[in-house]
Amino acid sequence: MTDTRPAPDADAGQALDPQQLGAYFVLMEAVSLLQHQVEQQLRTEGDISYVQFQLLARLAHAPGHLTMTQLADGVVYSRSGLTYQAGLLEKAGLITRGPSPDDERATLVAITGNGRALLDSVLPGHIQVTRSLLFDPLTGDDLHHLGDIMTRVRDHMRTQPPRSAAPRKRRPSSTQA
Amino acid sequence: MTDTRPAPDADAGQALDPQQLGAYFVLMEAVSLLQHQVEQQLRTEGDISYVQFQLLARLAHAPGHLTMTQLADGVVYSRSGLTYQAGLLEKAGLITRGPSPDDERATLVAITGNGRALLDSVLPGHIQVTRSLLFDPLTGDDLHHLGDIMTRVRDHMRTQPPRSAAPRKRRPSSTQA
DNA sequence: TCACAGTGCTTTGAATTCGAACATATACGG
DNA sequence: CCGTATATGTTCGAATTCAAAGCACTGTGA
Repeated sequence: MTDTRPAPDADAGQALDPQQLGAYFVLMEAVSLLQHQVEQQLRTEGDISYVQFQLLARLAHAPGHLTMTQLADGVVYSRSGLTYQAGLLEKAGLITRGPSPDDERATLVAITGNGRALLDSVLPGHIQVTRSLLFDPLTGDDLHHLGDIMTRVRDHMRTQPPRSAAPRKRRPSSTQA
Repeated sequence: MTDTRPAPDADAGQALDPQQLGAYFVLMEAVSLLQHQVEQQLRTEGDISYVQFQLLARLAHAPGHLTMTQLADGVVYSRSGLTYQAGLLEKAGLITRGPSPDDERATLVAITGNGRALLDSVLPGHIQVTRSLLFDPLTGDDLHHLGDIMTRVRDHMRTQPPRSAAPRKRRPSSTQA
């Protein structure tokens, strides 16, 4: 990688290079296409949405229980939307919700055995779809670079804005961890 | 609590590398974050949604008129959803809809002067947001690679079945119910 | 202890989205 | 020229999403 990083900016605030705009638009378009296809597969094979899949996956990889806010934040989701989805998942027996022993207002969420089973049942198909659509036309080098790039972008954005509970406080400082 | 793990081996040995899964997840997460922020800016400065911005941008760059299907397909959108949005945009005086001289069932869409004006008014802010969130942490090399990678992915997916009019022609006969 | 601000989650209401069904228009085969 | 199948766009109903308002709990200072 030649360090072509331009000094901050020549003219911050004005037109972008065609290269920049093109990269941005094609990024959004490709992800949109991919997400639609993935949603199809998940709905067909497991009767769940992509959001529900993300929630289950996150819970499956979590050490123990998670609070609603932690879960919403991890999935890039509004808290009210999460309440709705958690209601559906609980009714379907895929997760459990219960009070926290430490904090009476918090709700702790965990995945159930059925939830894990469903996740395991859709995962192979999910992997197959992403493989054939995303990984197929890419080399290992591409993938490494893609992961590296998007990780930097993600980390950069995570430092900037508040997420799920936006206009409630000026700065979410130490949100604990 | 109790681990009722149903043997993780499941059926197949086509698990993805952690690198692949990581690249995939971080890609979706970063784009999701970016889209949320972009939507905020567009709503604040121009009172339009990201979808509406995409529609206007596409129409602005189109040579002449576009049909509804062409527009929906370009933006990765369902046709019924496009009908709804086109109604809003037309009512706001940002686009026009009219019949096609060649094909009586087609509807031709074009952007108006007001539409172009609105687009021009939100574009600087839009560019500024994407610059500060997406381009800032990337080098020119990164950007080139990103555009190249996503273009290949997009083209690969575009060769597969289309989006907006999926299950409409495929089974040529019998049981339609 | 009480008042008050801050945090966690849910409820509510409006907007948006999609798929299926519908109404027309076009293309094709007999 | 009919009859069937295909293409375009819209309407309809259901599901999902978000922001704002509301309720419940926590922690701090007086």
